Amino acid sequence: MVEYVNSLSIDEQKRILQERWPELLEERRVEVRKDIESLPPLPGAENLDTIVLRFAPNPDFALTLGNARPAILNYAYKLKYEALGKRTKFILRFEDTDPKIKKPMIEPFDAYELIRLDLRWLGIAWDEEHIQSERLRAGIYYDVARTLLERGQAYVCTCSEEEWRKRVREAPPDSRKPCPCRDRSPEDNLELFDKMLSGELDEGQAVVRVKTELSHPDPSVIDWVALRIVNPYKNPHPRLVKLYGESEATKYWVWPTYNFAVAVDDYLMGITHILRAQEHYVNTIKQSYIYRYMGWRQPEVIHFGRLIVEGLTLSKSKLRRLNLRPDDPRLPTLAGLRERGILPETIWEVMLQVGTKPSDAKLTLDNIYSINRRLLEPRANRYMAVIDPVEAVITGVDRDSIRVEIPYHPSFPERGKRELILKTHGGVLRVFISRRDLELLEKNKIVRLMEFANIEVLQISQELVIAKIHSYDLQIARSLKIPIIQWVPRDDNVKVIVERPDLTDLQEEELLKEYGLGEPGIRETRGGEYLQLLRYGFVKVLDKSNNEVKMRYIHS
RNA sequence: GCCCCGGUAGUAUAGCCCGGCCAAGUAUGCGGGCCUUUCGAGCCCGUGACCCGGGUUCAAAUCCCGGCCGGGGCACCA
Repeated sequence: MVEYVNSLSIDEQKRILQERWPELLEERRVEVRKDIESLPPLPGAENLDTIVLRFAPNPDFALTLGNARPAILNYAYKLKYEALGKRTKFILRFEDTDPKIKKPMIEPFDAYELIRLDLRWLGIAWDEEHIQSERLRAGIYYDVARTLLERGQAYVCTCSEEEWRKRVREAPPDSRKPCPCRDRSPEDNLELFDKMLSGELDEGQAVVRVKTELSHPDPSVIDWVALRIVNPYKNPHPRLVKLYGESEATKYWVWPTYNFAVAVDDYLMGITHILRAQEHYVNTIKQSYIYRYMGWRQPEVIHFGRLIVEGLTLSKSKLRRLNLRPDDPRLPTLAGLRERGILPETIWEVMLQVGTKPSDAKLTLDNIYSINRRLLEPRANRYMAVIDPVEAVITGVDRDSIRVEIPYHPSFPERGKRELILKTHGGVLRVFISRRDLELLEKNKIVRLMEFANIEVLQISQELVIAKIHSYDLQIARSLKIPIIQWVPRDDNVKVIVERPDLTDLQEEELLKEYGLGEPGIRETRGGEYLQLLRYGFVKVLDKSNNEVKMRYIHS
């Protein structure tokens, strides 16, 4: 039965579940839907008939847990307004306009593809996809830049970075001297811009600046840079090289900065609402100049706080520097969490719970695990395994062969049972128990071997336990209030290796592993299946070979 | 240093814009009970918060001022 269910795709499983036990799925969906419904309304949404939202990652690495916040929140609002009968659109836009510092990642992993995968895993479906490096080729940013230059709202600045810093950034507000380039005529500016485009000017020799108030209190806002030169021979754009070859990639010398590209694209794509982290606050101010000059209507922007998970680094650049696979189970990337056994629904629940508050949200891994545990528990069948096995010899068994039936999950009797055949030799049965239960045996003297019998401990050492059958009835165990422990037959078991990735210590070269033995039923499990190893924790099955099953520990 | 933004129980949030229905809701955690062949889940009961000070007002979590604390930004990165 389990094998049959597992042989089906997730969608098929869902469909069957839907037909036969709709309440199981319904419950979850209703819960998420309720969370989405209770999201506070977006400002001005009631006056619009179409709500357009976007998620705009830089494809320099796989998505982290931190990126899931804007991705899910923006998408959740799409779903919210869709449910309210509005027309909606959700756009995925790759912001890859920096071939130099935050270079897009194509090798050894294609971050564009990684991100699409992460989003699909989260159940996010986008209506449109755009890539800024492609839009650059289409001349979109250059056109807007020319318009601003023509109107005198932007200018080509040929000052060096140091010059600019001294003149404007470090000067007290009242003695700021505008740079002489500011007064250049539109004709001269356009001519210089063409020189930038053609490669006649090199990196650092010219930038396009947007005119702002010189008195703005934040010096970074003043005449901020909209486009700059990146020498394509020194810093070719990896995506353009891969797709169109060197000769095409080297044509593009001028790249828009984030703020310019975002303002242009948000307008052209008709974005109505932007939910993003508060680190973008100043960017919103910078971008507002473009909207004003171009006479565009500005989208509503909501800034939310940062997501902090105690003990984890969510910074993409830091994670990238570790040189691990993006889906390394120790990484707080979505891919890593997926490998670890964190469910996408868990991520959703966390993000909806955290919401759009402007202050930081500090979570602990335990917070996340408790949600995941709740969602995983009904899906994970239960098996017995003993870590660090110790042999127990049980005497006084009055039968030659014993059949024990164990349900896959007590809450779901329809999943059936598996059986364990125990052979005895002259009234003696040999099993393995977990080393960490020795203490328990010492304290209690009588314990119950789960689903089997109550035993009385006669002798106990680090290597061997000798016990005799006390009784079989569960009711007796109850009335004696003795502990119930898991066990594995000595003559029929499977080797179990459990990887325990530590998310908080990435320095460690080797993954921590635990070794043990599992009941024979574990052989039937499939790679990717979630199990609950009784009194141990939830694990994900990785792969099986011979009589060995590799697993990854998820949480208790 | 300068410029923003915030501060509701252990944690995460609702309420704040538009003051009264808030002796503050929800989730999780914690304590207890029921149920249950692990743990959990479920059900029931309990626990626990408006950063501080002043002001406005008949009335303040909500508006105003000051302080304290926390976060973010200050790139030819995104």
